[in-house]
Amino acid sequence: MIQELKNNYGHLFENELLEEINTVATFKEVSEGNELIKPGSYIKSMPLIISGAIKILREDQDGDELLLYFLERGDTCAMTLSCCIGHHKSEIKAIAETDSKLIMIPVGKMEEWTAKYKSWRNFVFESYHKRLMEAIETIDSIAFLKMDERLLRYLKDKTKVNNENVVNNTHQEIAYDLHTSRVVISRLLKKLEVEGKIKLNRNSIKILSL
Amino acid sequence: MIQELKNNYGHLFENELLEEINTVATFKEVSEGNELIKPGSYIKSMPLIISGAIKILREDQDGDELLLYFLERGDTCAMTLSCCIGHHKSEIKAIAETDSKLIMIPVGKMEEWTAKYKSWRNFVFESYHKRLMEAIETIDSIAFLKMDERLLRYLKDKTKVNNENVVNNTHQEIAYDLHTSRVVISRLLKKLEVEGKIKLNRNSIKILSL
DNA sequence: AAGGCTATGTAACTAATGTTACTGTGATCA
DNA sequence: TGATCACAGTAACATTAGTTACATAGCCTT
Repeated sequence: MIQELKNNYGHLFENELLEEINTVATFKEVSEGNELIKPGSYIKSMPLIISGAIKILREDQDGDELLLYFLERGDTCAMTLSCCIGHHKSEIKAIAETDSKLIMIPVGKMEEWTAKYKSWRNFVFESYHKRLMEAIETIDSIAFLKMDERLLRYLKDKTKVNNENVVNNTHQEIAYDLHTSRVVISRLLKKLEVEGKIKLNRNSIKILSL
Repeated sequence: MIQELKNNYGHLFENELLEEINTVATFKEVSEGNELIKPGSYIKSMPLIISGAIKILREDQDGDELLLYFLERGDTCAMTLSCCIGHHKSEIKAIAETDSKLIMIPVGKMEEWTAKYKSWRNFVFESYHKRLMEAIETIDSIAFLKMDERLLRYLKDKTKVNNENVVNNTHQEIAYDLHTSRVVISRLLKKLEVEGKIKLNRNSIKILSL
């Protein structure tokens, strides 16, 4: 594990901290579609993402969903951070977007490291900053954009996160992420196809130019 | 200033830290409507709110606005925190909602205190958590609620923040905060009046029951 | 190859929100 | 006191998004 750690977090953390992480953390692999965090659950360890991508969703009381953002290599989950520290329940849902490798750090160590390592503090603060900014970008996109623009942005994010120019999702799945209906998504995707920006297939969307 | 500090933050910080704050911080009073933070500006000090309320807005490139949340007594601005620490530009706009009293802490001290005082670390983390949750509540309300429900929630927030059951705003001002048009707000407010929940007057709205 | 299942396409309609344009009304001030 | 101005009321219409309903197409299983 230490090698994975050094490759992905070596530029952030000093050796001493890397060693400590190596001692107490556990390695975890998850497959696409696995639910990592349920809303309302308590969280006992914090993930550092080594590879893959994690989708973070908000769910309302009716079970309606909305995609908040993706976590990628080098990221951690700010919600988990604050849940751990403040002993709050999780307010979000996390699902593996692709097969992913994670390093899980037990809650107890975090407080200790925050006092001890400047690099850890910076990492934690930077993570919070990034998540807050992502949340605000999500707000921007819901508040200021129309559904067709949101869909475009969604497709762009997907290709970036999955690192390929094909989005392997059904229209229904996209509709859940954007909190709208399947018919609306089909309609808008068809429009994008007519404009020559994408090519529609069953269960997948090929991105031509966005 | 030390007395104000003790009254409002005494339960959070140990005496030594309160003394330090007292030494380096400056006291600031702002009047309703004052702009505290412009989007795109750099920030050199962090506010602790003693009294009053600060309105935090997001602005898009066209100058369209959206209310994110209010800061009140005991709060600090998480955006400012992360701007200070990460030396990012401000991504938000802050306006005094009411006449307010603030204690301004120079950026330099924050990093130092984070290493030195557990209570300060907890305060900073808790602030981040609260802001992230507020951002997510804003997302909930834009994504899952219709305009009439958002308006109701807005009126409730206003009465809470201003601590009175009259909202002293024009329909246009409310429309800006919710990022919609004046006509839409007038329409919905009229509906609420017909339902007996509010009483409309020029420049003010009396809340009867929400 | 037939049947069944899931995904997609599309029309027709409803609902919500946004826009334009005009009217009325209360406050202020020369 | 009457001219002006900002605010609010409202009708009529446009646009966007959500809903219902049904047709068709691709894929898998037997």
